[in-house]
Amino acid sequence: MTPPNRLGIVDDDAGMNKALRRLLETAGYEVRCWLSALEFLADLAGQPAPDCLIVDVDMPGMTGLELQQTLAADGRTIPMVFLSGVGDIPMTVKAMKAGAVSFLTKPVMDDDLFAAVRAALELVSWRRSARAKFEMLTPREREVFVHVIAGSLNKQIACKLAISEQTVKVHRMRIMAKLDEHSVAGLVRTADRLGIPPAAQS
Amino acid sequence: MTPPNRLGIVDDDAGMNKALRRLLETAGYEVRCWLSALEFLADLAGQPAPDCLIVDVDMPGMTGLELQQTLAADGRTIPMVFLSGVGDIPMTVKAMKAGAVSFLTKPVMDDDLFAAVRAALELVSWRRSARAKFEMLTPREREVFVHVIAGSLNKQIACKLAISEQTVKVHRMRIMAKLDEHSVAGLVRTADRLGIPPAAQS
DNA sequence: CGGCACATTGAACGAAGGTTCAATATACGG
DNA sequence: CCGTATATTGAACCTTCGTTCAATGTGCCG
Repeated sequence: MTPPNRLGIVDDDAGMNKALRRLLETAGYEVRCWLSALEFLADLAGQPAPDCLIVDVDMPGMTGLELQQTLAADGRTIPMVFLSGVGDIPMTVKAMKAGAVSFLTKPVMDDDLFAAVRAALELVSWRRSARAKFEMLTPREREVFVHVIAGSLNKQIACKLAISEQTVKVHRMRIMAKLDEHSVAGLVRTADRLGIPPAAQS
Repeated sequence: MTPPNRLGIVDDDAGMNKALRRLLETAGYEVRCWLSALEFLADLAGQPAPDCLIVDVDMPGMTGLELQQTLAADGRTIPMVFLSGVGDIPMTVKAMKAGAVSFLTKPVMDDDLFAAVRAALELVSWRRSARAKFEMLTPREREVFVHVIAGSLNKQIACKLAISEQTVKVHRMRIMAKLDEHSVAGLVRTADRLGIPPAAQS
């Protein structure tokens, strides 16, 4: 039922690449490798994205941090585990602040890597189910949704969307059903954890 | 109106301590120093806690990270900026995961420190006003509050607290008034950002 | 063209929430 | 002992929300 966990490795060192692949495949993960951030980005279109990325920070062309920023700018939210040969604390701080799952130093201890990957995939599995439910919403339902989690009354939402209050109620009912929630509180927390911003109050 | 921003410095190196104090006092902050984590903790009782801590990680007796964990265990949420002489990435990761504002390496660039302190105080000022409003709630109102942000119905809350539904409504009304909120969505976000956990559904 | 998903609305009812007025009770400090 | 803060409840009323039944309209796909 659950799709297999796809890991992506981005490292310009082919040897490290191969070693990591062997280690993780042995642990039962599906692994795909790239030798640079740009090659990874080129393969992103159309292909199923990995659930978790293991990225070397020091790479020619585009660094791991730049890749992280690029993905974030595109709204991609792939959990990332960074690997670094040289210890650079400012870089570590920057990566962690930007939401990295972990930041490990080479040589990597196997258990550290496994722990980081497990943490990343745990995050992914929660998000996947939440996101899947959210994807079931129709465009109009999503419009209503962002107003609901902003705390607006049905009347206000109806006014904002230029529809009747009754229609809002119908959408609202379907939203609750599709997301399998029973309270506004639940909706708000789900939205926040998915990074869905509430509608502006205006 | 706004109380002055009190900074705390914890560093076993008296010279570094003095240099930081001079730098930050010149910048207009109120600074207090300790030579060890234990001395800081001893002074915590009764005294007004600093708004932000600048802490050396490598100290005898109790390290900066241990201090962070101790404070967290006591429910203290003082934003912390770490300073480190030796670059230790695993330590950096641990500190950042535990909510550190930043992690700087010695010698510290003045601007980096100022930026970190500003970020910490910005966090504090938001939390201070939110916390101040929350402190206005009576014990009973807080009990109701955690159930409200859990998404419970008045009826369920009344049952859980063994009081009438009407009483819950009264508490709820006062909660909204004191916290200056108009929707459950607002309450949920405030509580989450203050780290106040919702009541168990059961 | 005939379904199908989506969006829309009205009517009507019951459930839940919000407000106000009034009253009782307890505990604590001056 | 008296005033204040806190907690509690009932009654009445209105608003908002949730749900159901019924109906209309649009756009797309086979």
